[in-house]
Amino acid sequence: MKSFGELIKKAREEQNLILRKVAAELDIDQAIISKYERGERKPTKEQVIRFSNFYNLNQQDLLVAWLSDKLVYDLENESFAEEALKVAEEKIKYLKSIKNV
Amino acid sequence: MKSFGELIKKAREEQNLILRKVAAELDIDQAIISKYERGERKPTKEQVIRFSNFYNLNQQDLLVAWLSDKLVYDLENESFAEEALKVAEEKIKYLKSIKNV
DNA sequence: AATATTTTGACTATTTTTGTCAAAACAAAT
DNA sequence: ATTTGTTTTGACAAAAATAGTCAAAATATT
Repeated sequence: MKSFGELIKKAREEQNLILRKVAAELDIDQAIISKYERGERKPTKEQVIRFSNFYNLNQQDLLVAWLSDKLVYDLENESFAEEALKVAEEKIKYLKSIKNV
Repeated sequence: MKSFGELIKKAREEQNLILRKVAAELDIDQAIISKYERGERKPTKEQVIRFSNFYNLNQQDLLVAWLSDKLVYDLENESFAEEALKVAEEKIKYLKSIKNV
């Protein structure tokens, strides 16, 4: 249950790569990648996919980490965050069900 | 498990109010309120609170409806939406637990 | 048909997010 | 302890997303 940033930082360190290199390869400013790793900024979906390819990480796992980070961010410190998540889950299920009719 | 829009539309109709009136009272353009009711646009948190006060709706219920709508919107049609929701829930729980140390 | 209400859509304004860059901070090595 | 390499910070600009305004079109009511 790691954040997107932790996952890409770990991958980079395991592969002994420096930010400058990764930045050049992915054509993303190294300052921004540093911010992604520390969760200070959130990448686009397209960038997440590029990271998963570059580091050879499972794409869906990385997307789930990224998307759940985004949800958590949306929920901020709302006291009713968990209730909103549950309701969202029901709504999603409902939308799916009417989609497959 | 209604959407924010459905809730405020229902409240307005039950109280026999027309958009123009509500718009004047809340100082929000009636076109926008119409869009809120149909889910075409999403209000700010502050506006949600104003609606709950104006229509005498339970504030937290309305906020949960609004926030869960926002989550659903973020998840769009992702096939892994439900997994992301579950992971987000775990992350929220974790964040809460370290907060209360 | 006339009047009242809601919805649509084009346009502008505002806010939020994203990218760029240089320098500061930090770490490692000589 | 200075030089060299790497990461982080922060100010700024660019771009994108969101929000508000307004008038007219569409719809509903009388």
